[in-house]
Amino acid sequence: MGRRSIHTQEELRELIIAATTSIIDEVGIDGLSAREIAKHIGYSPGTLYNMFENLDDLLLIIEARLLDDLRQQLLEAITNAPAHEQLPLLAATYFEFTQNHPKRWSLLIEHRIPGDHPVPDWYEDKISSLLQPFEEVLDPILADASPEARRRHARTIWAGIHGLTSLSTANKLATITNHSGQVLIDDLVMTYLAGLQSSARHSGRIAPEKEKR
Amino acid sequence: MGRRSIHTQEELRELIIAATTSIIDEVGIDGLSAREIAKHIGYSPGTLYNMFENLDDLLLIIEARLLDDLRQQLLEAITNAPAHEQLPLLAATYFEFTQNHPKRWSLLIEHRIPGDHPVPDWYEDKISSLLQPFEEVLDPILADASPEARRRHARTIWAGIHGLTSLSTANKLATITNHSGQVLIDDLVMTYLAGLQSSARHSGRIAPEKEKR
DNA sequence: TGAGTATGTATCGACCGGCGGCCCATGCTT
DNA sequence: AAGCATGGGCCGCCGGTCGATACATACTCA
Repeated sequence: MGRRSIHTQEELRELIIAATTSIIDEVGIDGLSAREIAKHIGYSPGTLYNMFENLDDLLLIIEARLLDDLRQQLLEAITNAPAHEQLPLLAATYFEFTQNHPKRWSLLIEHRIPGDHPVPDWYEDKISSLLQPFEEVLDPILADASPEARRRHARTIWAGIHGLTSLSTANKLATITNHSGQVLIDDLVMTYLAGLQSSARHSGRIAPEKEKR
Repeated sequence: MGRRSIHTQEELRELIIAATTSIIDEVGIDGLSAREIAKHIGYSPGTLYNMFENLDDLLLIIEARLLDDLRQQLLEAITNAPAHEQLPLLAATYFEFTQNHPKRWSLLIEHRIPGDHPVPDWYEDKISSLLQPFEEVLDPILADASPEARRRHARTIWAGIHGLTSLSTANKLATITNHSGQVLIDDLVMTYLAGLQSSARHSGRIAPEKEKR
């Protein structure tokens, strides 16, 4: 068969990404295969490998877009919100987002690249940039803490929220949290915040070093 | 081929479980296949299916044993420990355990049963029983809180710790926390505890209902 | 009691459909 | 005419199935 030129490379690429995303959203990653994607878009399996190195590469791109979307929604959620509500808003938005795309979120959690190390840098950058909203929101609360402490607290609360949302979408562990994910998220955020403020109060300010333990 | 009777059914079962566990620990779940297991124990692939319904069934059993081991270590960690150190000890033990068995822990997180629901009850019970040490340890701190609040706080802190450890073993998200998992765990536990105590202090006791938000 | 036979079953391994990934002859488009 | 996007067959795997096999055992009978 020869060239079709019905779609440009870029169109074809987007077609593949869209088809793959919809398959994942509908039947989950177990129903996904190169043949299935190809069938959806009316091309042959081989064509996929002209556009993407392999399926992992394709999935990584889908995950990256999901991360972009999430980051966007996090940023939108806190614009024009009162400072003291921003962290709970972030948490709620994070949780809601994962609940809205459970299969794709599970993909993000469960998809592992074969071989042990080679997650591309741009992917890690996207993960890191999820932290940014949390750092921004914590900044006023931790105004006098050391930069290192601020980074640490942002990571902690982010990871905690992330953990709760992951447990909630992974149906294997869900009995623990399924009915009450949002409640637990609130609990985590509020109690952690209270802890931060309590530390600040006790030491006059948050001590730049070793303010805990 | 006929019966060998070199191993009893029970021995064979344990042989399979041991071989599978060692394959996972060494090369991870990607290197695992029925043929590979069979080769390790000197039997044919078909034999596996006399002992286990399928690979998922086998993996679930391995996960269950991992959960049992973890629970055991958690309980040991807090016996004879001063009350105020118990929660940090639990957290540290949890984290250390997952770091000691990273591939098997990843299996636990990432392994999904095909089809959406059918995680067996005994499996969910094992998950639930992980919560028990956390509830025990929180009890003295939350002596005057409602049972519902105590359950909630235990779940929250457990899920947070779980989330942090999972992020740390999943190499895809690791850049965030890899160098400092233990530090973040400490931060989470200490700050959350401070938050709980602060709530208790402010309201005289922890309010039985709606003590937050 | 011991040899010979019948029975049951543990085990094997070929087989099935499907997978990811590869590759290059084909034939359309320019 | 020529270059290249594309199709689709191919390879070596996979998980899982199942009928054939051959061994351990139970039984029979001398």
